[in-house]
Amino acid sequence: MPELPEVQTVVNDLIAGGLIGKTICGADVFWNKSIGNLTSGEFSETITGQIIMTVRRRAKYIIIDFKSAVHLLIHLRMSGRLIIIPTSVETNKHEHVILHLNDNRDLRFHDTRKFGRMILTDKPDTILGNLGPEPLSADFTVAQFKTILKSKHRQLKPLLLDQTFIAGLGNIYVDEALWEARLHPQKIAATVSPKKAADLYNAIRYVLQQGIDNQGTSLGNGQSNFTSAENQRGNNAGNLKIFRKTGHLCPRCQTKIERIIVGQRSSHICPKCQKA
DNA sequence: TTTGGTGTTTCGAG
DNA sequence: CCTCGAAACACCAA
Repeated sequence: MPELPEVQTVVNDLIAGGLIGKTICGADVFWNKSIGNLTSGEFSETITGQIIMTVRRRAKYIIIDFKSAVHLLIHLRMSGRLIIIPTSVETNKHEHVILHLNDNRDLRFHDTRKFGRMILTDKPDTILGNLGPEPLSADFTVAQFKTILKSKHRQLKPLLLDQTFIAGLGNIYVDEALWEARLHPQKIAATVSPKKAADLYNAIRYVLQQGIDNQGTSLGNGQSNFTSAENQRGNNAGNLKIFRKTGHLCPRCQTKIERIIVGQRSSHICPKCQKA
């Protein structure tokens, strides 16, 4: 669920919530798989006493850098949430890891589907090193995008979802970007013209930035729905043109939107704007 | 009540 | 190198 804009929103909230400079004064682990290969004892022992220096995002990872050589990498996967909340508030059954801060508040990892991970490591590059470029960074250029696109004989949809090709995109923003650029999800990357490659580059940056500007996309009301660290829903759902709009009319040409499966993922297209 | 689908990633087989 | 299917897990809508 959380893609680049949602993860960035969480990071922004954590910083606004005053996490920088706080000390972790204890940890409780209620679901061991949430912390990777460490035991709860190792995790608690290592993280207790750590002072938070920076909070940042890389791809869909939230990274908490401590003043020591230790880093906490957090991946929310499908349903993870991070919330800052007073320690006095009763815990919820979906809160699998709780970090106690030195101001009577907790940073709690809430994850209904338990796919998310908090990885404590002094070698973050073993996880972050294989990720593709950040689509919104200044050094990710349209020329670079054209070059890497040309080298891939893969369908656009699974390629754009591949975090080693480009970082941060998920099902929602890929569908939106492909619609913006009028490209079919099954088109082979290497066959995209330079002009259309530039359109796709601009579309990716546009939909992601719009998502960030609106604090992310929240759909529906379920347990897995996105909420920020301030427990707020995102405001970007109203900007979606195609995602989960099956049967609605394309805002550009009024053709009925269709849902197809590409690379085992549901994809939403306008059959007129996005020719195979 | 049961089934199928869900916004992510990783793994192994072919 | 690429593609596919399955698995990790809980919930929700039909």
